[in-house]
Amino acid sequence: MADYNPQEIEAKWQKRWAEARVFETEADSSKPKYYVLEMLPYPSGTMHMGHMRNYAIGDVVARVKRMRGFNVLHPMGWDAFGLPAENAAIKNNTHPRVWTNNNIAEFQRTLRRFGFSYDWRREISTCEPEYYRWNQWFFLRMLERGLAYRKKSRVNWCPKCCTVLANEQVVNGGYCWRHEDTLVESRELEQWFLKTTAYADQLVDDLKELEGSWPERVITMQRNWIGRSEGAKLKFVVADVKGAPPIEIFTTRIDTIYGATAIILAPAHPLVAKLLDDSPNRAEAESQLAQMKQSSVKTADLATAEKVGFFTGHHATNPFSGEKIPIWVGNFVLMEYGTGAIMAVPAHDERDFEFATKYNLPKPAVVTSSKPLSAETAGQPKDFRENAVGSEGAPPPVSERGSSDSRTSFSGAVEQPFTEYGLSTNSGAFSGLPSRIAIEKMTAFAEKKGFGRREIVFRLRDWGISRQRYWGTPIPVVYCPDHGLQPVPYEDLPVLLPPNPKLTGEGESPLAATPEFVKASCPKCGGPARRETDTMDTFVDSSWYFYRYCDPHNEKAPFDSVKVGYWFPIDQYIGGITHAILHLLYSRFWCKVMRDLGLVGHNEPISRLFTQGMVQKGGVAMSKSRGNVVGAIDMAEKYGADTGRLYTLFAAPPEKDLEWSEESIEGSWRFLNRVFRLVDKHAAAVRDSKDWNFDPKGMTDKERDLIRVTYQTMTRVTQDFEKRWHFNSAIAQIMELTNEIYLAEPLENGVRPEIRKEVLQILTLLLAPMTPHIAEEMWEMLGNTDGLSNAPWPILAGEQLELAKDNELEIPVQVNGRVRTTLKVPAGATEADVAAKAKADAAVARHVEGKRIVKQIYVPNKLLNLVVQ
RNA sequence: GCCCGGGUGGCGGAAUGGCAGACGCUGAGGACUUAAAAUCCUCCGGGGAUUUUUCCUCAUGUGGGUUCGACUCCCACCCCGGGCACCA
Repeated sequence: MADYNPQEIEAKWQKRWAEARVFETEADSSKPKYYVLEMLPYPSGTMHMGHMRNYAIGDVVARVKRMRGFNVLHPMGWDAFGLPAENAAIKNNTHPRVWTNNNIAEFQRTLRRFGFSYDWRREISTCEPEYYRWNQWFFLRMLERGLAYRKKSRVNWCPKCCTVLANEQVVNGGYCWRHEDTLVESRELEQWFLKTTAYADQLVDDLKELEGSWPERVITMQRNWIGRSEGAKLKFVVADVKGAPPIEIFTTRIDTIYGATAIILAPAHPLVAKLLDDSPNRAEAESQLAQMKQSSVKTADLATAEKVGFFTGHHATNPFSGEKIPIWVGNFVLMEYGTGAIMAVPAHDERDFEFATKYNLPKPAVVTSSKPLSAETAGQPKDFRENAVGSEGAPPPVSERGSSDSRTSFSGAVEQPFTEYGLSTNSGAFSGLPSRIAIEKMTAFAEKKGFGRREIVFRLRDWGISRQRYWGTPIPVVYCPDHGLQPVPYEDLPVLLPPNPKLTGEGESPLAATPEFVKASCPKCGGPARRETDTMDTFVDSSWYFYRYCDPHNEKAPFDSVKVGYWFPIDQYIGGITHAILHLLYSRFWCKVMRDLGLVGHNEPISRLFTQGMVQKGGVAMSKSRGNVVGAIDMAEKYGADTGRLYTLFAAPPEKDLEWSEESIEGSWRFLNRVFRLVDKHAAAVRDSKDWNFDPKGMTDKERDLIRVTYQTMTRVTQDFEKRWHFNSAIAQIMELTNEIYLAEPLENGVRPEIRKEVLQILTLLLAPMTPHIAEEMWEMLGNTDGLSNAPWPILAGEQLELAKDNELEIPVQVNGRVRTTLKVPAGATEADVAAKAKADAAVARHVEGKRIVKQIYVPNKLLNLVVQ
């Protein structure tokens, strides 16, 4: 009799796995491949159970697939560049590399302690020159293709990070993603960008390939983020300023143009200054503008902020109606989106409505609901067509608005903006057309007349990758006084980080303050040149790391395309919802760039994505800053890795948040002890037994019952693993099987050793993906000498299929949908058999008595329902 | 405001049209023990009737609907969580 000793067992098997190299893998075209990956961790301090859950889920998948005969790639590495390392280094007066490597060592020790089945030979660390040189290599390739460029622009600056942030890193309407209490400032800086917008269309369109295998909300979030909107750009001529260029506006609702009562410019619009030069109330307007520009820095409550604006004193001409409408400046118009100018249609846009109400602009209605006979439209004629003209029609006359148009109920003002599609009205020759058709015809008209064109506008902007910090990939370019910007030649890569930077966390970038780094020579003339001192956003590192796993030690290229061709795309990616936009969008972009460089042959890098829930304690996510973490190593020391793994899988389905409970984990610990005792008790008797031959002859009832429940459990557990990822209910089934075996004790009475062996082996195999150490140990105790990790997953075949079937069924009998009794009937009983037996049953008879059976519903082997009146 | 999730015992959760509450935690009782721990067994949604057995009834956020039958499908609403939010 041995006690379950997880510390001993777990160390023993981890050593054996490493010695036998069971998780090391190579491309092998004779086997189906399976690439399962958990998102690469940022190694920060100690690992807690929130991290652990992610890896536990991935490891179950990897182990199940391995047992099912797949060639499994399951690697791990480190997202090792980043600000926390630099900040910690400043604080402790050490080097970021020291802090980072200590953390990596700690994380690695923890992951090894949990026995995850990684191929550790493939481990990568993004802060190593062997890795980041390929960031630089990709950058140069993008530079050649015009996908990397430099421009001066307004950027998001986090005063705490002392660096710029990408748009994606600005959260909660204007705060830093790393410092949620810090407002992001707006600064004008010269920055490096990657042209994500060049792939905007593909990034939206290819989301279709992911439908059904990525979580719907991730797809929606990406689609919203890219924000493609189809509309038209139109030119409005400034009527009363000589030499002023026309104002270009973007609209998705060209059909509402007859209702435009103002042009509104963004405060930062280049034309504003010119218009004000010539403005009667120039001084006042300029002070308002200054105020507006200042307050627009605070983007925090932008959506709720009041709309303010002022009249420039000038007018523009509506190209459709010929009407002169005032040009305003408004704080709610964004320079970054569209053209930085809009036409305001108060009757059909909520924002314009609000603005017009405040400043008393007219709100003529030009679209009416097409829904028949609503209260508003009841009085309207049904056929608007008589007023409509084809696209060949002449430019429409200026519409006569107001009470003169007795054919509609609109009298020039609306109570509420009507923003839906409907029928055009008061729109000259386009009146009466459904909105969709009006949009088409009016766009065509504008194109024909040359004052507008069809246009697609994206919310997505280019990815700003410049960071003014040390601990990242240097951008490989130099600036020569004579030859300007020069890429570092490929053969000179990597551009190494200087080993001993001065890190202060203040002022300019640390690299700029390191003269030996800045000093360079021009690749063209050899003369003195200045090296670029920005480093890359760390999301560059994580955009392609999963390719490097396929070929981690390649010194000639980021990877061998043949190897990537074998492993890609990733079959299953697992990580938190927090990366729904940033990491996953950049990765998709990177993949498309690599495809166009001829490096990979697929459109999308990740076939299936799973976003697991968080581990919480006290109702909030575990995090160091909240101080509510349960350390993974502590867990392993107290209960062992298997108990920790089992509990995180059992306590909640993987997609849901999990509330950590110290009490509940005891249950998982008890269960493993219970299973271990069972195997231990029978090991001696079973170890040398021959395998069972599945011969049903001569089986005792006890044997049959035990085998039946075992096989049924096996089938259900397999389904939970493969089809539904319901690990919690898989574990529940295994617990139930264990309980059944206990109730059949003592097994020595009436259960032959070979049948006991069959039952206990299946129990062990079912547990193996989740609690691999104890399973290996029990597998060995049961007399197996080959390891469990590549043992075939148990599947019912031949005689076993018969043995799994119930020979007696319990059929609930309902009367009018309420269960009145359950009947035991032999398997294969017909409807007539069941009905006859039911009607003879006293409990049923009580409810049927005196009534007429009007209907009888029988679901074979499931249920009988008698409908009575 | 818009778009996703979700709402089931004291708790985590199970059941995706067919016996609601599997499995686990907590709690109660029993067995073993000198005793304790560990272990093993039994019970554990509410109300009522009957009294060691069993039966009835209510109950899956609320109100309707579809169906022989609804936690599950449809409609409306309430609450909780998350995402997006002047994107023209």
